[in-house]
Amino acid sequence: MDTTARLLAAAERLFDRHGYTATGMDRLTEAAGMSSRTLYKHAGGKAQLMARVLGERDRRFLARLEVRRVDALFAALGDWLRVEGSRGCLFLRARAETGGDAPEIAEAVAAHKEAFRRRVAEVVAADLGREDPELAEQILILFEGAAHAAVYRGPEAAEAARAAAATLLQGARR
Amino acid sequence: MDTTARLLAAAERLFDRHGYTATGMDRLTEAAGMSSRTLYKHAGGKAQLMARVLGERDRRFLARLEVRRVDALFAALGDWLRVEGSRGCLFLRARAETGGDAPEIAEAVAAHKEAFRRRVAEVVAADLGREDPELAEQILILFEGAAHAAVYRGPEAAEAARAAAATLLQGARR
DNA sequence: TGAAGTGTAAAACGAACGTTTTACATTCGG
DNA sequence: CCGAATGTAAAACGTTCGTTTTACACTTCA
Repeated sequence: MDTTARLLAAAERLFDRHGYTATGMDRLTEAAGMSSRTLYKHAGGKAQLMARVLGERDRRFLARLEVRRVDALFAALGDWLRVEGSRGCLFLRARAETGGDAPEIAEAVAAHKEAFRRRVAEVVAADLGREDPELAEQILILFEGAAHAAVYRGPEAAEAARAAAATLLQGARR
Repeated sequence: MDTTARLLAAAERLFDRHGYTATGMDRLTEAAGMSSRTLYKHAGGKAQLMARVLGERDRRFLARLEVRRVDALFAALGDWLRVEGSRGCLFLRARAETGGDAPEIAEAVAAHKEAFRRRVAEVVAADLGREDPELAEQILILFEGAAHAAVYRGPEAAEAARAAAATLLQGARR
């Protein structure tokens, strides 16, 4: 595992579990097992590091959503929640913690959410056999809701959302 | 407007707009127009202050959800989002930022989410004419999803969720 | 009249913040 | 074999953190 990968993995873990602002650079260097000099050479700074973490997470998350059915979308969410834990969307949290300052973070969040929206619309279109922007928006809301309700209702929220999505899809089918 | 109300209003505004950790006590004293001595006498400390902010917000938010129909639930959410802005649920954000430390905050969040869940279940039961825990869970997820999707999709997310909820309710009705 | 209560302004506490720097190893291709 | 490149360890930069303290002014009411 090379330096950059070690750094990004440690940073994602700490930012996700303890928050962006609350995580100091010294904890980061310790967790990543490197000096602060190396860290700054690789990452540039704290906000840039967070932006790269979000970029990696975007790749990893969207890779799981390469499916053809709405059902599979929520199955993938359930898997993710069970593997990664439920602390709410890291992108929205990063945006909220930095309040719109830190442009690199705001951009990473916007890019991810747009890619996510597009993916959901694609899956809905594939499953339904035609485009349906209204339904896609509803499915997106169910997905986002399950991800956040899971924080206090557990990962089973993904299954409840899957059932709701099936009902909506059924209603749209004729 | 007395000292405590001024303090709580300023604290809610700053915590919501810039985050809990990123908001320093000096900004708080300045925004509330009081000395730090007075602030600490009234609030006890930063975490206690956040807990009291959340308590007030819980009251204010749930008061808006005193309705009899699921439709009205999402109308109320739309109003809230348009008035207060969309930065994601302050309770979940506070929980995530403190990562489970700060017991007073964790308790305030848990209490709010349980009260919220109960309220949704009540409204669903009143609208449907009978209890339906599965449907209530789906409506809760739609609500939570609209609140968070609104951050990047705008307050219209509440209307999309309302339409989805109507479909689910219709499906449960016979 | 005087003590208690409530407020302000400002300095100070040690600790932690993000970042840079200094000084010194180690690897490795030309 | 020499000079980049890449790493470490550790101190230091000035700033800000949450909190406490000191010293003083004003009201309220027994």
